[in-house]
Amino acid sequence: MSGWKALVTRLPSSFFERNTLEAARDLLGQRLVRMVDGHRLSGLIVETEAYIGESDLACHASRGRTPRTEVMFGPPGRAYIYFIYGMYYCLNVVTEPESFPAAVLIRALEPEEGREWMRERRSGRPDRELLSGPGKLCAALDIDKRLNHVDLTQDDRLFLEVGPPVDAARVTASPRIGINIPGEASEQPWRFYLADSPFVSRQPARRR
DNA sequence: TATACGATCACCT
DNA sequence: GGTGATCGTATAC
Repeated sequence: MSGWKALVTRLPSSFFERNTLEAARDLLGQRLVRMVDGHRLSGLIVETEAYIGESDLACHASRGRTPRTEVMFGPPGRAYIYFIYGMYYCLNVVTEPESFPAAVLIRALEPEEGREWMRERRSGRPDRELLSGPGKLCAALDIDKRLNHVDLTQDDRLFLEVGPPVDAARVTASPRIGINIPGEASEQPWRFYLADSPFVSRQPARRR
């Protein structure tokens, strides 16, 4: 019995083969691990966003099946990594059963292992800013197109582990960041984050 | 082929 | 609060 806690479990494909909103919410608190030169770089997920199907105009798959979006139509648990604004990558995890195109964007992590290595890649920025944004975390963890399509339930370079339980009271929803499309896509509360975390990409709006 | 733009970020006022 | 950097992708010609 003693020692069972030391067993580290990966998130299985059943975690991703379900409703994207549930997966996005439940990814909070889980651990993303990147192996680089035998070193573990990791962080706890504190912010996610759901992109759900061809009818979601903010989802890249709303434009149909293309070379870029093809991975979203495939099996769940794979990485969908895209290049944006000419200089950043963003990491998503594919969700829902195969042929339903959806994914969860990993927007921010609380740094754990490998902080010194991350600081080097992030120009010595403070820990709070190492992984506090989708482009930042890919830069800090050396995540780019090479890892597109990777099976996060099997791969040894990039994967997800079960993290410490998260108190449901900490979980907050809001509209997705950076979506400026007329209509409901801009308003759906499909961003999930830990409101009390200093490591999210944007702090909650000031109360007044 | 040509062009407009984006699920961002860092730095500016 | 605002804006430039920089290029793959989608779409229009």
